[in-house]
Amino acid sequence: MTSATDLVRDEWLWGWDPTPGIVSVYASQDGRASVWRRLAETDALVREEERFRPWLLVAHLRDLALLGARLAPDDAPRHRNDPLVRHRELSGSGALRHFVSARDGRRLVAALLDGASRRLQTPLRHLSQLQRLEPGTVLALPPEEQYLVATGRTYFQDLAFDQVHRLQFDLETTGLDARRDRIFMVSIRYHTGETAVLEARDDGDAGEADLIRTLVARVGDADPDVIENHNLHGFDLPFLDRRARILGVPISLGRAGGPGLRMRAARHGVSESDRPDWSDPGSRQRRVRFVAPGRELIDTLDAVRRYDFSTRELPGHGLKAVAKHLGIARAGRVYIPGSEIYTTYRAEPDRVRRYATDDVEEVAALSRMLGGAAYALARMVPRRYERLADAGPATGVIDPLLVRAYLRAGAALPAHEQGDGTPHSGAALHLFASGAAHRVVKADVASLYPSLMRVYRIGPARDRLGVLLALVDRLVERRLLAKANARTAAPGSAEQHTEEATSAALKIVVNSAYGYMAAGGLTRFADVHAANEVTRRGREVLALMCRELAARGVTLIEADTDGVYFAVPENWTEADERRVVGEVAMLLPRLVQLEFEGRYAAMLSHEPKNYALLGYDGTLLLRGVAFRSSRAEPFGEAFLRRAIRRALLGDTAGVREIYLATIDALRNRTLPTHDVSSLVRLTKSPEAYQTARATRRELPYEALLAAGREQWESGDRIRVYRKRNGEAGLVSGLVAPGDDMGAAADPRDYDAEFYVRLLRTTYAERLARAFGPEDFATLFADADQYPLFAYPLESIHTVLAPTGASLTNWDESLEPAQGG
DNA sequence: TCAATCCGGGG
DNA sequence: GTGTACGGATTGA
Repeated sequence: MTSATDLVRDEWLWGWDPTPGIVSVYASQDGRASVWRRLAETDALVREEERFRPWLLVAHLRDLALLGARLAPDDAPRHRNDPLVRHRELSGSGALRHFVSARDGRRLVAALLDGASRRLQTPLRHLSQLQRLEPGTVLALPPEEQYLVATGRTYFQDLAFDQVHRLQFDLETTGLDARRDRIFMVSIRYHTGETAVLEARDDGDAGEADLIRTLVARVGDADPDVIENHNLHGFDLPFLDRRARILGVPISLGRAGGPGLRMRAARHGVSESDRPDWSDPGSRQRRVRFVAPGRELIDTLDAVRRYDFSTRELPGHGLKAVAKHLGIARAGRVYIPGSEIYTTYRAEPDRVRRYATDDVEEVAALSRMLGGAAYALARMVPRRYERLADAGPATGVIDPLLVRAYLRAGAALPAHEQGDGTPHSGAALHLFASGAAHRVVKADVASLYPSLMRVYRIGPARDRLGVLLALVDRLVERRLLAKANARTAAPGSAEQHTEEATSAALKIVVNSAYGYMAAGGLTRFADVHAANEVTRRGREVLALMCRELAARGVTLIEADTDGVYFAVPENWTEADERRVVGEVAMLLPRLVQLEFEGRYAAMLSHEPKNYALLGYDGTLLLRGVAFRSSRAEPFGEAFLRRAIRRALLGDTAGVREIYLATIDALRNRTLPTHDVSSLVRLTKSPEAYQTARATRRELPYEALLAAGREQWESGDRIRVYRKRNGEAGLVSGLVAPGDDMGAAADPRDYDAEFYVRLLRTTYAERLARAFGPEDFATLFADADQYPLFAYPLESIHTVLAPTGASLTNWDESLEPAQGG
């Protein structure tokens, strides 16, 4: 049965106006809003011009009192002369308790600033000045958000992701510097799936200007709802804007507003142009993103970051790497290193045309796969779709939901408040044992913090309507529904993508509810006490899990926040492992679900958050800074992987064999130079290094100079090594990222003894915890220093040593809860 | 060696 | 008018 309370809570999550198909909103302070809707049945686009009453929340009315009779209560009888400003007092104790509105928001703000200027006896021309002088006394949203909050509308209702018209375009340029380099090609992909390649007819101003004009015309003709690209806001739009300004080409990518690209302040934006900000001289460069009224500008890089935030599986965030990883790269996809694109174009234009087309097609596929998260959020949150695409979950998603809910309830909102100085306490991290463990199990609690908030009803003290907890409850339920829907939807269908994306988006929001409370004075309802109560309960639960697992005969290894690694006795089966996890799960509070996350043949526990896991299928997983570094010499990394595997398999003789073989390979120079080299990124230009060289010499640059290479760019990556004579060596010149050159002319003149020492001191050292000190010394003794009295290697076994961390000296205790 | 700081991406 | 990541690599003391 659906109660009235349930309906209210649904409004908190979804808004209350069912208007379908909104694909873009553009509003201005004068109270006019343009709403573009895509009709699902006919695919037609309609534009509706609306009027709304711009509004503000203020802490007091004294600055508006000067208006006299032109300030009137909302419920005052209407006369022919509408008062300039209407006001309504909101209920409750929040500081922002006066809702004020006017036909024209500019006059509302002007009246407020006029009053404040007189009261403070200082001229104020902008709301931000008042907000700086008196923080927390005014809440002013961008016009579109005022409109969406007031109407209860949201984007994309009853419209599937694939019904939105999306266009992708990608610039190919002669370089990365828009002051100097040019656009020579643009690839476009239309909503229909058709693609086009536009090219400059010559390499002068006229050709480039024409190319820009053609791009703008094509966008206007196709009239998409959404424009997409990878790093659109970080590269393509700023580059396009700059080139158009330099060439004097007026451009507009929107459906409304005048010529030129508009900007908005944005944290993840690019620094505004290099000219000084004359409107506010003392300020540092603000960061901006471009806006095209009537269209949503979506950067797939944002979607990738959001996705990787929860999965943490992407090798990088570049388009090519992500497309490959997600399996959407075309077979035979053309790859050209960025710095070679223009030169390749001069020699093989067709290859670059194909490359640019591959780019837009990958962006379209990527957006379809990952873009649904922001799309799903836009159906709930009263903000523009493009704002939700790059919004942080706390202030970007949760806060607007809270603001809308409070206003809907007619309740006053609290202002941001600094904490009372109570420090924030974090999660528990314990290393119980280090060394080599066998039969290892990982158990963890899914979404621990939101679950604790729900179980113990921990919400911000100032959230007297209980909106945050209600939202978390609703979002968790909605997420479970989305997951179920995704399972039953046709594989690959738009519905499945959308449901999966919804689930992913909701997970992010749910998990950030805790972060919202813990965010100091940065969020409106921040509550460090509530946040600390969540982490305290979390530490309790972790302690309980550890104690109860240990009581069932396992050996604890490491516990971190919401999960624990432990080893089980030799005779246990997987069923036994699952049984103890299940038993302990029953002891935890309702909604706190302990899950069997994985099982491993063995684990090398090195330091907290630094370990190696050997799967039953033979895969070796290395975690933590001690085990992975991009600068690590390939021979050392290879040694480490092989030696850890042998050690975890109990093959001690094999460990020594690998060690000795590696030393031999170094001394006999059977290892290519590449394997002893280190990959470094250059940060100094040739000029900068020449000036710094007098005071301090650096190996990478010396390697370049010694190799006769005088030209390089900051950001280039090279492989360097140490030569026999102590000089710096360079491996096969400049290396593009992710690209290891083959062994062309390999002199193999590296300092073998230096690398033998490195093997012992930095690489073998990572295995020290797995053996007793004497055994370790024996195992990694040099061949000629091998002790005569040495015992057989077969008698050396790996060890797992307790670190001394124990459950009894934990300051928290929790009795097992009843039921599960 | 450790702790602040920067970076991620685009041609 | 923004938005509080995070883990690795680099830089500075």
